[in-house]
Amino acid sequence: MKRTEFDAAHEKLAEHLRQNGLKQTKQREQILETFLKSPAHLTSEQVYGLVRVEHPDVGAATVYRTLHLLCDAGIAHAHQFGDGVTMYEVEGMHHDHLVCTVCGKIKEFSSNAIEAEQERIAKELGYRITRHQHILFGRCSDCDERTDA
Amino acid sequence: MKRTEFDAAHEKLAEHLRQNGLKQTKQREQILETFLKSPAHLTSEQVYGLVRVEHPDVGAATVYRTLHLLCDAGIAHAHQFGDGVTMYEVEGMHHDHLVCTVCGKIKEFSSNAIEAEQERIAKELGYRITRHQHILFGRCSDCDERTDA
DNA sequence: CTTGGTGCAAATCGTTTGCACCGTC
DNA sequence: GACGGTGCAAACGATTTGCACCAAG
Repeated sequence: MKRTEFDAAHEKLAEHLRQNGLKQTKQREQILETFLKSPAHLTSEQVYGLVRVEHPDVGAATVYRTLHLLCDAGIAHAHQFGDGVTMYEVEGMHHDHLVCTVCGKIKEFSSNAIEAEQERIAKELGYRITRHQHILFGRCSDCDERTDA
Repeated sequence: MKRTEFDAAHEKLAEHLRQNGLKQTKQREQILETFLKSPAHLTSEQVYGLVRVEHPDVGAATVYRTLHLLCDAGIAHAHQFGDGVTMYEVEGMHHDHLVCTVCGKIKEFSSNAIEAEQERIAKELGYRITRHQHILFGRCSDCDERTDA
């Protein structure tokens, strides 16, 4: 992620805070910073772990609270991959996920055909879609070779 | 659900128990019975609630354990609708879900076009899909009218 | 100096597990 | 009888919350 994108996110956060009468704090900056420079998909706990490396005084509660805040601000996006853990990723262009059930590796995909079909279905059933969750579980090629199945 | 389907499920359970050296107990029969005659989508807690109406002595742990068992036996199917709760439904032909974010109503849909596209994508990315989860969240027509948005 | 933010520890919530007893096989 | 099953209560893990103190506006 390039410098300009870091700045854009910081500005987005500042804007959100301003508009909602919230305060700018060093913890929020630190958590955002750590979040932005980390791998694509992280659990709350992983974010907490990474944050405490550089800022050992930040509490877990603050990380959880800030992650919610980042979602509200449209900077982060939360996912539930079905194992009771919440994962976060930087909000960017929309995509869905393919999860390897063996090694946990996550790939992203997006398909206009699927999006269109979803809309068609929702319309037919009288729903107005606000978001969706589409996850494909399977074995990635590496794990598929490695295992006798 | 017709009588023959009840019987089929009971037989399927008996078969699974037999094949795995497990035992047939009245609790398992009771939970299966309650599960089969209930609405399409239930949380574990709801199943527990319904079971205890007729059989107040059954413990929560047994319900949770039996629900897992029913999944193993291919009678039930578990879903995580993203709010940290597990929902169960009777295993039948495959379909995905549309969830109303206001009233929680759930509708089912299925689309060959989407299934085909999923396969295409997985192949392209080198994954072998074993299952998937596709949930559309939105407002159903009733809730959409009722709310100013 | 007011109001929101923070860290901590305790509380929650859905679910799982350890254990002593009970019912199937 | 042996071994899996059950209920209960305690244990769990991820997340949330109450509270006294701190800091941004």
